[in-house]
Amino acid sequence: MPELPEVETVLRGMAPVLAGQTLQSVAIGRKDLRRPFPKAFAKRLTGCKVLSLRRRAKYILADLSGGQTLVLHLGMSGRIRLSPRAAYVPQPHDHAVLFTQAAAVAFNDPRRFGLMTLIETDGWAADPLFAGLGPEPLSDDFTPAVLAAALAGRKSPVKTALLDQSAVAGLGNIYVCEALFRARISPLRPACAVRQTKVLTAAIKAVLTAAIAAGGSTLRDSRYVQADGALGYFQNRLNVYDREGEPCPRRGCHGVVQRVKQSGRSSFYCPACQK
DNA sequence: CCTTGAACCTGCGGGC
DNA sequence: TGCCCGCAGGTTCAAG
Repeated sequence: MPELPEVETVLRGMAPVLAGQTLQSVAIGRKDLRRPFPKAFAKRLTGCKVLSLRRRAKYILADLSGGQTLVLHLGMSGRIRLSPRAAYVPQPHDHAVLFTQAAAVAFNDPRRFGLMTLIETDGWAADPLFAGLGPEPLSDDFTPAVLAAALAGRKSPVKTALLDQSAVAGLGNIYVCEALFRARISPLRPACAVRQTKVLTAAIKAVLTAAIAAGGSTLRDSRYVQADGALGYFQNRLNVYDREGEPCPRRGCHGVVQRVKQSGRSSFYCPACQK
């Protein structure tokens, strides 16, 4: 689930449950995810107050009292399951559970490509996890000129370049495909040959904004907030992703959505209208 | 530097 | 029905 819009949705689900609360206990179910949990992880978290939560790229950061920041990455299959504390029932692949006075926040990740760690709040941006990241696509830092500079001199396909988090942070396989469709640019085109950076920048922002709005709508709808990182209702609005063989949804285009492999990942696009 | 491919894991759906 | 294969929303590391 987790590209930028899903991570943002999870963040918005978690924030009201955790912000301002003290971590009364923490249960760790194994010694590692993608990398080992920090030494004495549960102990270092217990008793800390969660000051605020924020997102950078696909990472969720929870700033804690005591000058530390809890960093969370959902990997491919990570989810956050919220429940009233007393109603928490352990599930397979619950690797870490944070308990506040009222709530349980469970990190569940079957494939274990996710990540949980602690860093110093001061200078967090210089941490190796964040140092190499490109601009936030929804911020004013992400402009056509910035995108042009990131694509310049890159011979690899634009699809691959956009997946590289150092160009723009937060895009994944789904939303790169969708943004390129919206911009009418073929994923196969060499990055350095893309001239429509203005259109592409706008497409990226529009796709992400719409997806966040759709994720948010599932939150608004539910009495019980499920910060599960599911695609929410936006999956119904995907134009090309996972739609191989279907007619191109663009009005007036009679193309058929194709799937191709690019550096090991599936790309979906319409050869008729994406040049 | 840039680029590609493999690796890390589990679960699911399709085809036989 | 059951088994095997390929595939999955991400990142990182090695090697060319």
